[in-house]
Amino acid sequence: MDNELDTKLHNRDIKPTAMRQLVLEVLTEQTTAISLPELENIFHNADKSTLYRTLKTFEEKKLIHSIDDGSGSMKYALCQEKCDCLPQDLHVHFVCSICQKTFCLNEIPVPTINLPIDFTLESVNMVIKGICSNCN
Amino acid sequence: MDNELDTKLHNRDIKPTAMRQLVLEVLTEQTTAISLPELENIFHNADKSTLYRTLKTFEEKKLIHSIDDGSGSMKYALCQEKCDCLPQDLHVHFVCSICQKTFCLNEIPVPTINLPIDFTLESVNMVIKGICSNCN
DNA sequence: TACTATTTGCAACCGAGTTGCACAAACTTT
DNA sequence: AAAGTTTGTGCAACTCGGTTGCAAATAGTA
Ligand SMILES: [Mn+2]
Ligand SMILES: [Mn+2]
Ligand SMILES: [Zn+2]
Ligand SMILES: [Zn+2]
Repeated sequence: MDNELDTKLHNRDIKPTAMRQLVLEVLTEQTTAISLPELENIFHNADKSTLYRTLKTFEEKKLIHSIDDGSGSMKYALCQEKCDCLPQDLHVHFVCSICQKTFCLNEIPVPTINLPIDFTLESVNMVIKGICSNCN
Repeated sequence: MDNELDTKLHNRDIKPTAMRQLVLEVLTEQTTAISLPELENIFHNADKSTLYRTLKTFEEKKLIHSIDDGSGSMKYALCQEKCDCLPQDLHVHFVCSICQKTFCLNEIPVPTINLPIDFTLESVNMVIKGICSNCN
């Protein structure tokens, strides 16, 4: 339907089913990351496992990335166009202890760390907890 | 019993019950962080909720800190003597994608981040995933 | 059209974490 | 010491996010 979304799906090698278009649309509208339970609330008629597998597919194809923000439910947000989720693509996340929203700080790359000898890096999850600009 | 452990408990204002002494002993022996399910395996005769509440107490009193390493179960490790779990006390953690062990990199403080305007910081969880020295 | 691969819906399940409640143990007050 | 109070423990039940097997539906292909 919407060519914007279909192009995004196509670019990431994901077949554009109705469900996927709808989920991608919702993900696109968000300014903060969203969880599977939240998605279930939005699509109260859609099936949990379908939504679950949609997110898994999106993540595998690097259309979205997941953030373990310590809230108990994984959060998901769109990747940048050229993102491959490699260490150099990663950014810092922020979770507000008041409104509970999880922000992608896309402009803040995760800092480089000098690991101890013989430790090799694959990825980094850096989540800052605090109070966001809306709640401050 | 063991005065080392009792002193540690006393310093953190925790009454030294038998259960707590045993759990602290196990925590002290570990070189990597440990989860509640793992603790249940070690104390196969102890009750889950008692262990759970023991960890909660330890964490409240800042005898231990918790690490959400993305494995699905929270990991726990002893705090340094003078640790108050304030931002300046925090260190980086490392989880091995082969042996699944979670390491405290006590010598690596979490990097300082310049947050966007009106965002204020409370704490940071920085977990690096990769391969540890034992598995490399 | 007939066949095959992919996606979806449903139900059941898993495991980590959490809670209410009764009993036990420790600590206080008389 | 006895009685009363606070704290800790054990058990059972439960919540909830996540996950899976399987059959029906849909899409893609020959
Ligand atoms: Mn992000
Ligand atoms: Mn640590
Ligand atoms: Zn907020
Ligand atoms: Zn390892």
